Amino acid sequence: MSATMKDLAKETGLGLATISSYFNGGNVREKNREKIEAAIKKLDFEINEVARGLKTNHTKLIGVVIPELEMIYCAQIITEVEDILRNYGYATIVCDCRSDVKREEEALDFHFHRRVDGLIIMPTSRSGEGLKRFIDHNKPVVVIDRKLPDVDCDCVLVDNEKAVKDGVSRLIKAKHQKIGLIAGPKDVYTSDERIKGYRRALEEHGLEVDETLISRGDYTIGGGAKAVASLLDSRPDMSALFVSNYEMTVGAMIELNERGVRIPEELAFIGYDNKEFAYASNPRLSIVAQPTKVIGKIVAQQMLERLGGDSKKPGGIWKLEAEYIEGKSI
Amino acid sequence: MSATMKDLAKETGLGLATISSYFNGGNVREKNREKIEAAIKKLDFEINEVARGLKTNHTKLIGVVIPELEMIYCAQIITEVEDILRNYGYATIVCDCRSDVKREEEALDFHFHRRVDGLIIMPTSRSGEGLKRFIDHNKPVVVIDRKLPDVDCDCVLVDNEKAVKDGVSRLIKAKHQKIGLIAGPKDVYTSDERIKGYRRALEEHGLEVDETLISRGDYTIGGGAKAVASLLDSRPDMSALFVSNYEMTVGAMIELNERGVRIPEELAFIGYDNKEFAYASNPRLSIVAQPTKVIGKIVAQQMLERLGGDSKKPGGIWKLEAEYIEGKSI
DNA sequence: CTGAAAGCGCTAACAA
DNA sequence: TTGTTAGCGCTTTCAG
Repeated sequence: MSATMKDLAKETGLGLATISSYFNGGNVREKNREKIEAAIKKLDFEINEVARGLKTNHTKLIGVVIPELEMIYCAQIITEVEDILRNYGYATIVCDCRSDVKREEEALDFHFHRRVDGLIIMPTSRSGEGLKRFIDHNKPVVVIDRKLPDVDCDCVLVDNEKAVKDGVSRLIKAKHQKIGLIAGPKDVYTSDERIKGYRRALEEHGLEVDETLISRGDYTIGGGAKAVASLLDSRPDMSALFVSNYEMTVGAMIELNERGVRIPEELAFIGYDNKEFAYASNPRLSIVAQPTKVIGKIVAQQMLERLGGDSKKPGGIWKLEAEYIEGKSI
Repeated sequence: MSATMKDLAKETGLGLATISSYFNGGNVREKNREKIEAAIKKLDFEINEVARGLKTNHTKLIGVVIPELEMIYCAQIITEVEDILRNYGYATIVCDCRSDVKREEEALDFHFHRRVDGLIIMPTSRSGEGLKRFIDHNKPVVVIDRKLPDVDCDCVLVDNEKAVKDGVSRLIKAKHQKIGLIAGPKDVYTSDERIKGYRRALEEHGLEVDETLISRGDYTIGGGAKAVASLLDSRPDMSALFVSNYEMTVGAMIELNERGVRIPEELAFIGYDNKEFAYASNPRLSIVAQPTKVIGKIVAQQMLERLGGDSKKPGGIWKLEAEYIEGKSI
């Protein structure tokens, strides 16, 4: 099949080590360098990363574990991460654990067996137990969207609380008092944080939190539509609505359109994520958009930095600001 | 670090080969089997796939190349494929080439260097040139959504033409004559096929194709919205609309809602893909839904079968039927 | 059924 | 600078 370094050595008349050092940035005489390059072309040589990996104990593989690839937020981050890592020769193995803790464990097992060089995870489980072995084996771990207790690794977060607080504050400043919240599922970190932000905004403006204005969805389109429906039914006096993730924002828009609720005349609206959707909506939606590209970039860079050697300094925390994008829905 | 087979041999007092054959389904005396298992537990042994790969020339890696991970159609297929392959010990490396031919080539290079055991691709390029080397090296290739000339590999397709033809026929049977089509971009295989289906339906029912009723989008939400807008403006007499991919369906719904076009009273509507969205819409959308799960399943199974040895029989073609899901939009 | 030994393609001392 | 050599952890003959 493919040519090996041995073949290159034979072809050039050089020693094996010279060839190897050519590929590893060592010093090789100009003349020999040329010879080697000619031989590479001639034999169509390509370095065998598997063999190299056996020797160096590196796989150039990065494991990624996410709750749902079908959630655009995940997909966007992955796309960015994969792109960057690939430019540095790392391959990204993505496991979708479907928001299931057991599947998540299996995914971690899988990656561990595979001996990935590093792990990137958007955790479903609340505990960081499964990550310890990676860290114990000195493999960098980068966590997205959650701070895990007792795990010393890099975390890249969005300031969910502030994002929602700011959004809701805008509604308040626009004279809204009865502001509904489509919240996410229980026991999900981002969901909890966002609810905190909602409460915070009201409190800071001296308004009382009315629990009946909070309706929970499950971060899906259908769930969002239902949550909105029930809120519209139970609280027809609501004058503004904040929806706390993208999929539910789509669901909410569908439900509102169906009922013919006019935005912003009858209901002010702030959605979440996905500029493209917001722009395409009519009226253009005001949204809180998480910086997925930046998240992806930081995650990838941090991973690369750790892989490059900085593996022993304590984990850092990046807390990014969400962006508020003004539309015409308030 | 991790224990090796050598360690197991030492621990159990058996030979290296016995250990190896234990892991490879060979015959091992029951007593020794137990001993080995105890040792595995004790030493926390895990087989090193890298070393194994060097020897067997298998990486247990499958390369995947897709145009856009953010397109839900891709994400759904990948999710399914990844899940199945993982159950068989294969890791999936996904490269998003952003519908760019050059990036696609790079992705193929990347996978080839990585020595993936097989390749799954939803091609952007029209040519199958880049796939040949995989096939030459006896690595199975499965192509999704397109038949590539001169490449002998398995193809999993959806009958796009029929899908659209059937959908449009339903509109015709519901007495619509002026049926708009939101088509996809030029030079994209699926897009062309779907347009063919549209023409076919009209022809078969003795209707003339009016080119001004066809508007092109670019398979994105925004593009879909724009295409619909221009069609509504130029052909206010249009009584039904067929949208030929998911993202554009979302865009179309947004535009229609904005304009207050009532479905189905003023405009009958058939969208594409994504049941969840169709259900969540109001009125519930009639859609043509591609069987992403089935596609994923067949792709994965076919890949596994080839990897399992059937690598030399000529490539097969699977042409799947899209499903028509009746809503209340006609 | 089990053990000894060779070697997959590469890296990394160590010598020269 | 370059060549020699010894493995990385595993599979796989080939004997026993």
